[in-house]
Amino acid sequence: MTKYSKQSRFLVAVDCIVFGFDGETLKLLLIKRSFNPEKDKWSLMGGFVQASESLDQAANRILKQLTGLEGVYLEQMYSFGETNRDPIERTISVSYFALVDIHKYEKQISTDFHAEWVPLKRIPKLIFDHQDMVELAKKSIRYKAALHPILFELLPSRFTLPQLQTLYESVFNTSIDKRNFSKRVLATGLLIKLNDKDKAGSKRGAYYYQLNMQKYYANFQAFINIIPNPDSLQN
Amino acid sequence: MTKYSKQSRFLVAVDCIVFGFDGETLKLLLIKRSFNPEKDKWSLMGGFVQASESLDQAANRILKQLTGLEGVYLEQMYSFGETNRDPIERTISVSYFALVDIHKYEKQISTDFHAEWVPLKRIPKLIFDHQDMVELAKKSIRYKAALHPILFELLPSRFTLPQLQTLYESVFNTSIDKRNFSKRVLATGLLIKLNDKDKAGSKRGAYYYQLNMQKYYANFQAFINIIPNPDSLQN
DNA sequence: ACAAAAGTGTTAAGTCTACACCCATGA
DNA sequence: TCATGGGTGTAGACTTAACACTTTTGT
Repeated sequence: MTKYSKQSRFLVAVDCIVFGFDGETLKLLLIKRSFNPEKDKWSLMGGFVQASESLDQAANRILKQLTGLEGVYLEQMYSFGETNRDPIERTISVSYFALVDIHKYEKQISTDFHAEWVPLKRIPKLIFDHQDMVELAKKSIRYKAALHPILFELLPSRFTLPQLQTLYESVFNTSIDKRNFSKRVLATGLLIKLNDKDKAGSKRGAYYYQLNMQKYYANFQAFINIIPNPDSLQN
Repeated sequence: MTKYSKQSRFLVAVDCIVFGFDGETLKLLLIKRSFNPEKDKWSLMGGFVQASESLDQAANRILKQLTGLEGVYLEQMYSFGETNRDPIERTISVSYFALVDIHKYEKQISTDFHAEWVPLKRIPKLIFDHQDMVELAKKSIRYKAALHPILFELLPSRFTLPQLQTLYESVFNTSIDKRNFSKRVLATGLLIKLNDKDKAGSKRGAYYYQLNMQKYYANFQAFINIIPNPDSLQN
């Protein structure tokens, strides 16, 4: 058998949009690019796919190399292939979004790497078409989170209902009645109430919950209904 | 500025999963591959991305070249990048799914090209990882069609409610009460009732409807709710 | 006249939304 | 003791699901 000799070959990159939540604000993990072109400009986590690795492997490797993050929720999003998106040489980028517990990585990241958590509302100008990727990622996590319980990936293993509600409210940029919210969330059966409380946010303290991992994995593809009206997903 | 000289470059392909509906059965458009490797085996519509074209352009070009189809609904789905998915040389494939009105193309396709409509339930063994692509495509159109009115792309511009219902029933592999179905569908406001009837399916005849294109485009991203319980999307 | 598919309405069950007060505690 | 955030229940509105009979017309 022969090779496909007449065809063009291209650089293939992976770019990761990494979301984190600090209890108040949704943030993205950005880095100052360490190489040309666009050295020192803000950029998503990205890198080239190597000959020996699959796309998923590349995404995991890049995330680990640039941030130390490992074993986080990572999902392929979309492939960007405009011919001139990288001015140096045509590069096709396969984008991924990641959801991480910001607390696990906050210090590690900013000291070991030139990476920084930036509030979603204050994203600076990014290189290439990374802005488009961010926009699409915002839409994608809303879309997915409206139907599947992915947002738990952004929280520590023990969390309170007020924290969870704040998270949903920031992702969907809306406010939700707390009585209705807790009813809906608890009705999923995904949460286990613990006996101790988080006293950080208030005097009375809020009960900790943790995920029922059995149900979580079993129901991951099931539809949940936490957000009042999914019409808010329109744009 | 320099090139990214040390990086590997890869073949990038586009593969299209093309759905059609003949009024009874959902079908996929497959071709007998005309070149090696796997010449004469069944395959999705695919081809390599050229240096001068974006991914979307490549997908449209390939669809046109292999089938004559043009201007059809085409949406990027997922990128497949296992290192050994093509045994000859590593190729990263960006998959697209397409929805076409089968009647427009039925004859043209089978005479001009070595393409054939195959019922979704009787897909033969396909080359490479094309089986996986088909599985994912089935899931993807279900998922999307549960929320957005994409299935109209599979119908002629004039269609009847019984046709539409059969289509939904085949996509979701379920059966729906026709009274409830027509209420839901008409409640979207997307349909305009015409004055003449299709007498092909019955003696009495069924009224033709057409899409209100204004509303169709305006509501494309809006959520609709035609399928009784979206839990059927689970697997 | 009958077979075959099209068309149409109602009721009961379930779900969703809006809404307000008491509780626990640290300062 | 008071200020702050946490926790809980209900009633009305709305939506969904289940269900059966009449109409049309070609043969």
